[in-house]
Amino acid sequence: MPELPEVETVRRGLAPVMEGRRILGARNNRPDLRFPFPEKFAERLTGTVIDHLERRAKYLLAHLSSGETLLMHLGMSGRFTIEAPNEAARDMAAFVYAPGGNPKHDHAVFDMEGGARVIFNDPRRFGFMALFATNAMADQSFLSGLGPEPLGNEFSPAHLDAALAGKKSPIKMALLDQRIVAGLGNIYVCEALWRAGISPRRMASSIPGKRSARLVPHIRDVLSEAIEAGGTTLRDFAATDGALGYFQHSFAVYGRENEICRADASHGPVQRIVQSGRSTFFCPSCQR
DNA sequence: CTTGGGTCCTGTGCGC
DNA sequence: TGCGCACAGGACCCAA
Repeated sequence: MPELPEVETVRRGLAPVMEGRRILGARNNRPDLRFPFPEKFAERLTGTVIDHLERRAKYLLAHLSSGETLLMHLGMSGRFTIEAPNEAARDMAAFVYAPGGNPKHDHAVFDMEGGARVIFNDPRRFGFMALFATNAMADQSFLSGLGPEPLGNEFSPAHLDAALAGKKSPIKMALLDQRIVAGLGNIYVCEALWRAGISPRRMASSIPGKRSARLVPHIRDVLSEAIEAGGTTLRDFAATDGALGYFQHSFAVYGRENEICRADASHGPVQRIVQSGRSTFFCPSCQR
């Protein structure tokens, strides 16, 4: 699920039941996800207060009163669900993703002060968690190499120009590189390139200048709109209580192979190609 | 140094 | 209905 807008949607959903609240109990139900769970996971989390729940790129960062920070990544299939014991907690949970994953993939559980139970479910186990001293956050390899937040001030055409200079890889791959800009994934790269009228195959070094001036605002827009829509939900179905994101209905190209271009029905259909083993969708007429 | 491919893992949907 | 294969929102690791 998770690119920046989905992770941000999850953060907003979790914040009301986690932020400012004590973790009354925590446990992991298996020793590892993509990486082993942190040593003494339960002991280090139980009893501490989540002072602040932050998002950086596709990471969630829970800053704890213990002086540690819990870093969480959803991988490809990770999701959080909230089990709420009462009406008030259910209301707070209204934003959260896709309840009802197979319980055998419930890998971590947090029982929160206030009564909510937060469950991390991840069938593919590409997700992971890490726990480290907050004041050593800058040393974390997960975070230290990340490029700027695409919705922050640091992400500008000038930044993109510098980051893409001399890059021989296709712009599609460069935008997926979290060191260049942090938070884009396969969907939003495809959508942003379509909006900007740039071919995903174009060499990254040909973007600086007018094209990056066009691309930057489109990246911001598509991400902002997706956050506004509650992110994208694919293949995940749940009670239609408004909890699921609906940005997928706004896709211009992603998953639309052979369908007509939304910009101009007279264009050839949307094409799917494979770049570095991943699907790219684009309109060859719009995108040059 | 950059770049591309393989890899981790389970689930789903499709064609036969 | 069953079976096998392709594919899935990420990103690390390593060879070239």
